[in-house]
Amino acid sequence: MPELPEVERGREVAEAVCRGRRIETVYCPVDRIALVRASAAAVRRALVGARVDAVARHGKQLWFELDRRPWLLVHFGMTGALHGADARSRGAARPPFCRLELRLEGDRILSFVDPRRFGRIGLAEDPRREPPVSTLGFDPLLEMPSLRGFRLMLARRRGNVKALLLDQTFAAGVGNWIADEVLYQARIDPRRRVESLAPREVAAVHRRLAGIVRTAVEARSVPSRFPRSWLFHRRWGKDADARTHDGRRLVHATIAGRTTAWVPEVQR
DNA sequence: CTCAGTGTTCAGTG
DNA sequence: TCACTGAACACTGA
Repeated sequence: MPELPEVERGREVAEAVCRGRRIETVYCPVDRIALVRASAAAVRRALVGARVDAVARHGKQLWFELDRRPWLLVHFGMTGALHGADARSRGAARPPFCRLELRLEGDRILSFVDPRRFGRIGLAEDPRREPPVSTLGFDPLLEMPSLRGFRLMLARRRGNVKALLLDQTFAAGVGNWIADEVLYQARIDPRRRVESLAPREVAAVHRRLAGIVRTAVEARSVPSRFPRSWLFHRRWGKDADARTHDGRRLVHATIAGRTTAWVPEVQR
């Protein structure tokens, strides 16, 4: 479920595998233009022989900082993930749906897998200064604005509150489940409009957004480590008698174009 | 067999 | 310009 915490986990994995090492070989089967924006040859040329100095992230965008340009940019889409492996124990076997594989010094392997191919692999000279990264809003883990700054940002926005939370030019990295979790914990009905929120509701959104993202990242994005009280554990599937941990009924509907779960008894 | 889906983007409408 | 909707993308799994 690649939202900010899952991508941050991917960044950690990538750093652990790659940092300070040179890329020796690259496997990149370009069978779809959409998945790999640059040609496979360009990806190979950019990566083979380059040393990975760091792996950075902003929102759901991840990039590899190399000792030369361009750099590698990765987006996980709906089903993307990064896996580390050791060539000595795994041999040449590739995981299913592998779209990019880097073999590095020290027999390290980093694989990008993406069954549904909504992910994106690209090259960029300076990712932070060019789209898509440059168009993103604040990252709630790296640069959560103050409550005052947050209020000013909201004052310039209109429309559905869930749509705002999903807008990557507002808060980068928030996806469907985080948006629902924030609204549940802030006790706000997802059908509300931003301009209707009372100051204390804005403060609740601010606090919960920061808290949920931090907690999920500290849990290394492992759902069983998320607090039991989270809506997260109950929202999957549209079970007609789904209940929260304390027995309140969940409902599902499409809001802002996405499946949305909420608890009418709690969210007003 | 049908259909929803953790994300993004684009075209079209009001 | 902005807000919003629906479709498209590609594939899995319920």
